[in-house]
Amino acid sequence: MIKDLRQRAKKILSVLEKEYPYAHCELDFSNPLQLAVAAILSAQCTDKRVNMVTPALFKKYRTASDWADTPQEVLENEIRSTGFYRNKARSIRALCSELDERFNGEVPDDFDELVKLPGIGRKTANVLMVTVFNKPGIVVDTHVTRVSRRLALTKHSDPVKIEFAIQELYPEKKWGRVSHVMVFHGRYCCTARKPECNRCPVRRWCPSADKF
DNA sequence: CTCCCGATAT
DNA sequence: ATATCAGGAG
Repeated sequence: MIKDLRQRAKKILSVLEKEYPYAHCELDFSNPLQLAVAAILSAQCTDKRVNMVTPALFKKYRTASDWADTPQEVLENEIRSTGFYRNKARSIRALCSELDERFNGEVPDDFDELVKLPGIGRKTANVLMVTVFNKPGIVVDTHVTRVSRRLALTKHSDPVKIEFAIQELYPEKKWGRVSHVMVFHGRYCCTARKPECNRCPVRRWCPSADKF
């Protein structure tokens, strides 16, 4: 049973890696702090929208204290179009304030430290681990949740349980690639509303194919 | 569990 | 009109 699932998971990954060899984080950034901010802004918002607002932000705010010292209302107005702008502005300022106090303005490269920081949960921490620190992590966002459930790689709906379930299916070295290709597949083929099962490269292993 | 929230696709 | 978008905090 479990072995069967692992075999299927392995096939699926192999095909998705060939389908999306260029899969990567689509948030624009040039250092860990910028990615941390972009990832906070990306909650319930498309990367495309985040990438529209970050260039002006990254030009204005260079260091953690630059963010921490800006008035709440100013930052709110600058990020308004990404939604949840009050919470996001609060999170960014609280995060940068703490980075400044405890980490010399740097983003720590340790998962357990990251998730303790304000505004950073498991998803954002894993994005940072995988994308800028080159360390293992399974990023479970809305896409990975949907894709892994449709492919029956897990039957859980709790993102934390999904994260652990996928960790069990693949070797640690693959986790980063798994995260990126699953996000790409969810974004460009296995979409929420109208999944394109007719051109899906892994439909052969998908119990949900054409059931929409 | 609820709340936060604007932009876009359907 | 409604669902959805690289979630996190209380």
